[in-house]
Amino acid sequence: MASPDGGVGDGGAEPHEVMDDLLEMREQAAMLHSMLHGTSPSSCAAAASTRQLNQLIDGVMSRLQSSSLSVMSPGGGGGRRGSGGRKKKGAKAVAGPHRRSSSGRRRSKSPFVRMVTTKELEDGRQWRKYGQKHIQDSPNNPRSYYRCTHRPDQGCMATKQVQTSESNSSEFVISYYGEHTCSDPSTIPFVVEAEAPAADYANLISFGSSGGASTSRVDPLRQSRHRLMAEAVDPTPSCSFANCHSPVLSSECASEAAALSSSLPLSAVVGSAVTTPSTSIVGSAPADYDWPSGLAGGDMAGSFPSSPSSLGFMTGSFGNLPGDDDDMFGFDP
DNA sequence: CTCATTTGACCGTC
DNA sequence: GACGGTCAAATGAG
Repeated sequence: MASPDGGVGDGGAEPHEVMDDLLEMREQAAMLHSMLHGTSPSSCAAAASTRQLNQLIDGVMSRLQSSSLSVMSPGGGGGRRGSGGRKKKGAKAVAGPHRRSSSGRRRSKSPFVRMVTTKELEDGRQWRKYGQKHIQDSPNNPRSYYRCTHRPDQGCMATKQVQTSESNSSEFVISYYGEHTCSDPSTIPFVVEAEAPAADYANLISFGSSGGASTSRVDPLRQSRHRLMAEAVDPTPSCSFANCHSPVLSSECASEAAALSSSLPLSAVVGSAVTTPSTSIVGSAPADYDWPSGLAGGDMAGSFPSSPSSLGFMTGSFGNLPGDDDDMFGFDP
């Protein structure tokens, strides 16, 4: 009754698998701790160490994500529907006006991620509605089906189901399935517009949060170009702690990294690095993961980015960004 | 004209 | 057979 679709498919992991993950995470956290405290702050910039830090953080994050989500998932404790293997049934191949090839359809293979109750339909992502159904459980509240807008072009398989809350008709119960693999321009880091003095902000990257309606939006083309820039700047970061590149901040690197490791999720930690106007890089986790109140399954659910790439970590410098022109890579149509 | 939404049918799973 | 998720033609909005 409470959860629409009590967990689809492979949403839950075996308890011992989760335990293994947690144990491994603990080991990695211990390694992180020893690395951070066993090295002098000035050695933070050592590439080898930072690479290892990166790998450790990635590992911890991915495990945290998979483990916690599988625990959180309503089906995690042992989903009923679709828990077993998929039955193969002969295609019907019924003649009719909308007959389709029998090869195609599969049911919601994306694992259940989370369910939220919110009054805002806007969650910072772009969705396309592809269906609506009246559901047996709540005939008065049809369920709407959305998929990521970037499914055709980027193959993002994230979907969500929206249903009006039975208890409160002004609220929506939104179930998310699958992780976003797309680079949604509305949720990726974008470069601060150059309306500020170029000398001060030319190298400043802000991991902007779309956050919903309150945020002023850049036009899609511009966002897209910014995304391309962001990806081009550092497709494979060699150092997660962006300010390690700043000599001014190098002494703070260890403490900040310690804060980072002790306060996962990562949101807002790196954002405190704005202390140098010339080369610092500032960021925070994408705001679409800062879920509104009413988050089902506890507070932790909304804190984890969908993928390491969406953490908002950036490093490096733009160097000589050409002032008020953001076409540093020449993406002009 | 293009693109997003609506809506009925199809199809997989129980 | 019921149910629910997805497809795709039809429709509407910009």
